[in-house]
Amino acid sequence: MGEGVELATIKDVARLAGVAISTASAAINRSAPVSEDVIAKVEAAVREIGYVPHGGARSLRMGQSRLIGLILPDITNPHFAKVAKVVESACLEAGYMDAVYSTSEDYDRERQILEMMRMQRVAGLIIIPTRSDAEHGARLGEQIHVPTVLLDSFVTGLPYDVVKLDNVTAGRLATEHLIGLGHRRIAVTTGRPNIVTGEDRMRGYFAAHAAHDIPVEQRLLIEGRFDQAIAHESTLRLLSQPDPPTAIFALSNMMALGVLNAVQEVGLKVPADISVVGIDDFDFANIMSPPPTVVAAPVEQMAQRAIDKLLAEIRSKAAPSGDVELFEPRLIVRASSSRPVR
Amino acid sequence: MGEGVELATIKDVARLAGVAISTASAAINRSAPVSEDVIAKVEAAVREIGYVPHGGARSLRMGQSRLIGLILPDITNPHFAKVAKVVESACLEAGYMDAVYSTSEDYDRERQILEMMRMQRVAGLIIIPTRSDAEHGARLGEQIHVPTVLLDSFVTGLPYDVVKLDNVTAGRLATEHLIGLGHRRIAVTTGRPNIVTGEDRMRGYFAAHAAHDIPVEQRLLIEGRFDQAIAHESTLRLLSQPDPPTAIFALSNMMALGVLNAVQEVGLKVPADISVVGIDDFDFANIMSPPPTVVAAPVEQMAQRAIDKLLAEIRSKAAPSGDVELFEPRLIVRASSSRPVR
DNA sequence: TTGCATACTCGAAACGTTTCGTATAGTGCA
DNA sequence: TGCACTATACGAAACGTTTCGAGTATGCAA
Repeated sequence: MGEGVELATIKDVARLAGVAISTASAAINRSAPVSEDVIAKVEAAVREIGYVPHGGARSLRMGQSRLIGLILPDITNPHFAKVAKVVESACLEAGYMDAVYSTSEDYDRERQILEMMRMQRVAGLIIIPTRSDAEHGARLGEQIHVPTVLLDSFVTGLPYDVVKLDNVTAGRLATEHLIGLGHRRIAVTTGRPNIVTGEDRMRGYFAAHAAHDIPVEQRLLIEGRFDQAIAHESTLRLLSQPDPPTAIFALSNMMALGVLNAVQEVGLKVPADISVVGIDDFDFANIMSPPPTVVAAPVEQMAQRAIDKLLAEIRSKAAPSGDVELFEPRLIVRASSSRPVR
Repeated sequence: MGEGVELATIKDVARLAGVAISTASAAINRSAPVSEDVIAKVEAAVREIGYVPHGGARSLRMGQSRLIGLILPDITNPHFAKVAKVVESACLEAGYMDAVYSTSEDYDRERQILEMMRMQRVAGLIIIPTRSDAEHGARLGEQIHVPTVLLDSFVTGLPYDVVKLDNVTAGRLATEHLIGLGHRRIAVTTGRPNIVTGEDRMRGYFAAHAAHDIPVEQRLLIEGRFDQAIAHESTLRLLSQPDPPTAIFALSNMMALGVLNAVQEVGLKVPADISVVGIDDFDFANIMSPPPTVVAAPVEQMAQRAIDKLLAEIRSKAAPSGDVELFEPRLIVRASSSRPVR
C-alpha cells in the first residue's frame, strides 16, 4: 500500500523457485519447454511475491509494447465512447492495454498524441480520422510506424485497412425517407470539408434527389461541421429566412441535437412544422421529444471488426491488405418525421 | 510508413551530433549543464532523424512510466466520459499519457486492470470506485503501489485523497425541492449496497423527510443499482401497485433515464401525473421530454481537481494527505417537476 | 559399457535509457 | 608559470526482460 515500493522482479521469482532467470521466464511465458514441476514452482513463487512483469523492460527487449492506441475525435460523443468500450474489452481479452485519445480536431494535438504513441512503442493503432485528404494522410503516414486500422472514415494515400459505414447509402436512406413522405425542400447540415464521411453522406443526399428528379437548392446546404453548436446556429439562421425547408437532414448525431434544439427554440413543432432525420442512433431516443427518426450505424460491430483486424494484423505481422469494409446502415422511423404540411 | 521500422535511438542522435550518449541525454532532458552549441547540435540531430525516446527504456531505468491510469465504471456514461476528457487534457499538458479503463463493476476485471496498470508501472491512478466497503478497500490497497486519488466516491480504509460531490446535500436538495412542491409520497431509486455515493444521497433524502416531519415509506425505496435497466424495471413494478408515488427521485443520471422511460411506457405524463428529479445534468436536457429537473454536479471541475492533486502528489513525492474535498451540487429546476395533482 | 538423442536448464548478451563518478579543458588568481 | 577551481563532456553501470547458444543429465539402443 506504501508509495514507491519496489516491485518484485523475475530475478526474485527465479531465486525463490530455485531456477535460473531464463527458466523462470520460459515457465511464465510458456515460450520454451519446461518441466511440470518447475512450472509449478515458478508459478507458486509468482503468486507468493505477487510478481507482475515490467512492461517497460519487456517492450524494450521485444521492440514493442502490449499497448494499442485509439485515436478519436472526442470521447464525450456517445458514438465514440461506444467504440472505446468495445476496443477496451477486446484488448483486455487479448492481453493488451489501450490508450484512448481525443484529438478534438486539433492537428497539433494529434501530432502530440502520435508522438506519445510512438514513445510508448504501441503495437498498433486504431484511428478515427478527422480529415481524409492526401496532405493530411501524408503527414499521418510519416508519423505512423505500426499496424493501423482506420475506422469510420478513410484517408487518401494511406495503405491501411478501413472499416466504415456505407455512408452513401446512409445519406440516401435518410433522404429518400423524407422524399417518400412528400418533402421537396430538404435542408442538410453538411460535414467538414476534407472529410469523406460527410461527403459520402452528401452524395447519398444528392443521389436521392436525382433519382426523384428533385432539384437541390444550394441555400439548403447549411454549415454543420459535425458540430452541435455550429449546426444549431446555422439552423437558426436558415429558419429565419423566407421559404424555409419542410425537413432537415442532420448528417450526424451531434448535429441532430443541434438542429432539434434550434427548431424547438424558434417555436416550431417536430414533426408537425418540420421533419428532422439524423444519422446515428441515440440510446435515449425514446425519451427525446420527439423520438427521432434516424439512420442507425452498427457502431459496436464496426469497432469490434476494427480491433479484430488490428489484432490479426499485429499477430500475423502481415502487411495491411488495404481492404475497405463497409457496414450497412438501417433506417429507424420514429416520430420526428412525417408528411409535410405545405 | 512501413511496418516494424526500427526507430532511431539516442545513440543515433549522439553520433549525428558528435557527442557522447550521456551528453545527448543531458541535452534533451536539460538534466545537467550542457553548452548552448551542444544543445543546438543535439536538437538539430533529434529533428533530423525524428528521434522519439523509448518510453519503455525510460521507465525501466527510472522506475516509473509517464502514464496515468484512470479506472472508472463505464466510459459510455456521459458523466465518466467527461471525466476522461478532462483527465486526458490535463495529462497531455503535463507530458503524461493516460490509460482509461471501465470496470463494468466486475471485480475480476478490476483486478486485471490493476495488474496491467502495475505492469505498465503507471505513475499514478485516478479511481472512481464501484464499492466503498473496507473489504474491497483492502483488496484494492494491496494492489496499488502508486499515488492515487479517489474520485466521486471514497473507500473505507484507503489513505488516498478524495474528490467528490457533497452527496448528502445533493440528495437533500432534490428531495426538498419535491417536498416544497407539495409531494409527500416520493419514491427513490436506490444505489448499490456498499457504495457510499448512493448511501449519502439517501441520507439527504431521509434528512429532508425528517426535517419536514414526513414519514418515509419503505415500499417507495426501490432498487436501482445505478443502472438504467434496473431502475426502469423497478419503476414499472412500483407504478403497477396501488397508491403510487407522486414523484420519483432518481439517484443518478442513468437511473433517471430508466425512470423516465418507464413512466412514459405506462402512459403517465411528466410532470402532470408524476414528477421526476435526477442527480447529474444531461447535455441534451432541453430536447428531452420533458426537460428534467436535476441536481447538477460540477463534473469537469471535480475531475480537474482530481488530476491536479494527483500530478502534485506525483511530483512532490509526498504521501497523500487523505483529504476529502467536497464539491457543491446545484439544483436546476426544469419541467419534469411540478405540484402534485393528488 | 559406450554413444547419442532427448529433454530440460543455464548463463550471458542485448534492448535504450539515465545517472554518477571521473576526466578534461578553460579560467582566474597568486 | 603554476595551481585550484569551474564548467562541461564522457564512459560505464544498471534497470528487468527475452533469447539463444551451450551445457547437463537421463534414457535407450548398440
